[in-house]
Amino acid sequence: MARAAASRTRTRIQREKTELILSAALDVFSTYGFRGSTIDQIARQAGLSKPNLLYYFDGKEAIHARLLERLLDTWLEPLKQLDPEGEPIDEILAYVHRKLEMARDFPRESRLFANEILQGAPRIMKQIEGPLKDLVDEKARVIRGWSDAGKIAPVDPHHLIFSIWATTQHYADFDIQVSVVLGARAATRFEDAHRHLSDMFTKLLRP
Amino acid sequence: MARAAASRTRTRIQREKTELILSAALDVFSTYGFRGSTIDQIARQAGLSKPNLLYYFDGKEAIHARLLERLLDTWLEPLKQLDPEGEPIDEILAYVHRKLEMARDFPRESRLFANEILQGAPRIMKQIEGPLKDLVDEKARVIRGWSDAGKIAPVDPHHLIFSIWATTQHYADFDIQVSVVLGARAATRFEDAHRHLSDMFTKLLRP
Amino acid sequence: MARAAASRTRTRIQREKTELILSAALDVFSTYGFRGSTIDQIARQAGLSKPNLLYYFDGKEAIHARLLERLLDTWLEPLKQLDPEGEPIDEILAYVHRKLEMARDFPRESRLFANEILQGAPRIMKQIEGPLKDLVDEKARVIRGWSDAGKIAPVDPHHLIFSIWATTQHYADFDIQVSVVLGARAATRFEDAHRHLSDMFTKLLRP
Amino acid sequence: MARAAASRTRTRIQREKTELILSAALDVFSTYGFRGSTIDQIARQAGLSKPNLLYYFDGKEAIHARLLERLLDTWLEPLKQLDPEGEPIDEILAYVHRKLEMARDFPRESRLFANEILQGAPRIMKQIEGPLKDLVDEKARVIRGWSDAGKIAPVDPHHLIFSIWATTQHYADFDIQVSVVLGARAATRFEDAHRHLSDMFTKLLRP
DNA sequence: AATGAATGAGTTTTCATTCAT
DNA sequence: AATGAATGAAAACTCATTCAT
Repeated sequence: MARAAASRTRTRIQREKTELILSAALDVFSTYGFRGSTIDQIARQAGLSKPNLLYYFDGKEAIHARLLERLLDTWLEPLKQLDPEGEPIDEILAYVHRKLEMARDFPRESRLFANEILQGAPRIMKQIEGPLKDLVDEKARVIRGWSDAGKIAPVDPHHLIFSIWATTQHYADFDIQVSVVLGARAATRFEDAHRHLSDMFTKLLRP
Repeated sequence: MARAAASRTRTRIQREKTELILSAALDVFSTYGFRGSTIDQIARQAGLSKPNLLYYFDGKEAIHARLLERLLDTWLEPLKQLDPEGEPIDEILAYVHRKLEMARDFPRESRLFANEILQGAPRIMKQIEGPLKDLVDEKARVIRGWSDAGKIAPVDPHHLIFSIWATTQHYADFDIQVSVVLGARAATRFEDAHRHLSDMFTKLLRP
Repeated sequence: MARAAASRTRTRIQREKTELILSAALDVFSTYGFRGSTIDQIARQAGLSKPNLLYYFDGKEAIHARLLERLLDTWLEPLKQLDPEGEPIDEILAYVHRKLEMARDFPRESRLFANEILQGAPRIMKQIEGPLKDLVDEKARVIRGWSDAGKIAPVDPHHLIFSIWATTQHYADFDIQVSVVLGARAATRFEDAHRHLSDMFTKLLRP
Repeated sequence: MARAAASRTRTRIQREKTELILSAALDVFSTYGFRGSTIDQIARQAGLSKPNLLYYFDGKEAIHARLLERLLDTWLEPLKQLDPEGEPIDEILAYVHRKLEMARDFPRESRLFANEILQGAPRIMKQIEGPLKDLVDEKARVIRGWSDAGKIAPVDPHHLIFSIWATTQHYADFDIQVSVVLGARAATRFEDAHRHLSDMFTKLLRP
């Protein structure tokens, strides 16, 4: 099964079409979930015929797998940047800021991830147990260090991280509800959210 | 086609079967989403034949609709209880507590709701725009009142509510991820979460 | 996946439809081979809709597997009847006779088997290595015993069996060619074949 | 569309590629049958791209047709050599020998032919009805002549020929079964078969 | 000559729903 | 009420063939 996508040398067209498909697939999967999405939808969204799409990918699973694979790097990047040598509260607030920016700029990725976790992470469990847990544990130790040193208030590092994830991702994952509830004020929701979350995590962490 | 569900008089058996089906459907829909679930799965889970199940409900959509319909009441109940006459910080912490209990005791309902919102709320939009928004706006005014009166620190009431929703529901919706990340500590996750969230919202709101 | 075919209690309709499908499948598979046959063809031949056919069987593979499973018993029966206590030459000639009758009465089964073996026996190898080989070895020992005792002429028992298989099955598997070549004489081909083969194996075995 | 195959002048490269493709196609068709084989398989086996393969042949049917066309000459050659002027029993035994050598040296061709006949000879019927039948009838008359002249025992010439075909081709067409059944003795199967068949046809024909 | 890209027509299978009893 | 049987519509995927270069 030598698919174009698997060959060593990639032509310009292959790279472009691959990206086109992945973007269309991200649209569709993030909205309807894996089983709720059809190859037809993705092909239509990408402006390709179904067989042509399958010329570039081995199947629905393969497209989804590729998206998740790419996702995790992007997803963990903001936490990776948390600098153990930096000023603790600034570092954590900056992390909140980066996560909120991701919710604003990459809502499809956020929803793709949320969909996968909601359904029990059938296709991403290994990465949760491996890279994700490892990174969280590492950064939790950094936060605990700060806390033990009295640089921030005592806090459970893991639950702090969950709160940051939850509050920021909420603006992507539950966007439709947020928009409806905020009504007219929805236009400024990210600035308002940023102010609110900065306030909340500052007060939580101030020693 | 006189469906049992539509007839005025319901026998005990009818009520029991209806509940059985709804519980089975909740299991399945909350795990796989609407389109990812099949009537076969639900029937098997309920221990009924497919045609028998469809004797009680008009179809897949109808079962899902009924679940969502019921859900909203349960879902809004904790917020409804927020008492304008109560002690502000206590009231809000008690609300956080109730929401966290719901995440612990009704995770399927939480995931059903999350699934629906994630997919753009196609089947629940009206209730979001109506009852839910109305209730939130009402309680936001209460909170603003407290804030204006100096009883709690200045805070954006809507974003406060979003934060409460996000942080508490996270323990139901992202349970699989929380469990993996916490590893051995997962057994006490709700107590730890409660302590953490109480601390966080207390500090946020203390005038 | 509780298929009707798998349930304990079989209704009359289930038994009838199952047989109907297997007969249609035998027609089609024996003519076009496994990969050359389509479920559409089988369904049409059986006078059923495709989904209805799949209500009784789990898929194309399952139908084919069931046919092969049944086939082997029928297939080995004539050899099983070879009686070690009988009169040697009579026994072998009677075996030739039974095999030739099978070629005449069950040509579809013969062709199904031939198709499978021709393609390397991918779905029946285990039965070849097990029951078939065991039976052949057992009967080969019987024939060798006769030969050693001088009751029949010296002969390689395995190759004798191959010759019997080949010459008799030929009238089923290569029927189209036999018919064309014999032209007008084709009507009596089984009687003629019987006379010819009886003569041949008698002369071969007479001590 | 001037296909290379159609042009008058063939370069060395063209001839080589054509042979390469036909050999690959023989591998694949003889194993999986016509409908069970794909152009992809053939192209991969030949180490060519699919469109390149189709540059040399007009399509799947065309490749198969060419193989069958060539096959018949090879196939009938051993019988053609049966010399009416030769010593009858020697001639027939030599024919058996040539057929058995073909089964040993050209098993793919044998299986390609068997596949085609099994499926009702849809693509080779004309050659069966024409050249093949003609040759068989001609040689049958020769054999009948020998028989009438008392040079060999009375025998039905057509059924004799079928027996020779069946027993020799069996070692190619049912090779997988023969190998399994013979087990350790499989190494010498062609010598053993030759001894057995020589014995059998000698005894049959000796006046 | 050769190949990357593209596609229409299948082919297997699934699924919500309906029918008949 | 309940179920075995049936089906049309769709979904995933395959494949021979063609297009463009």
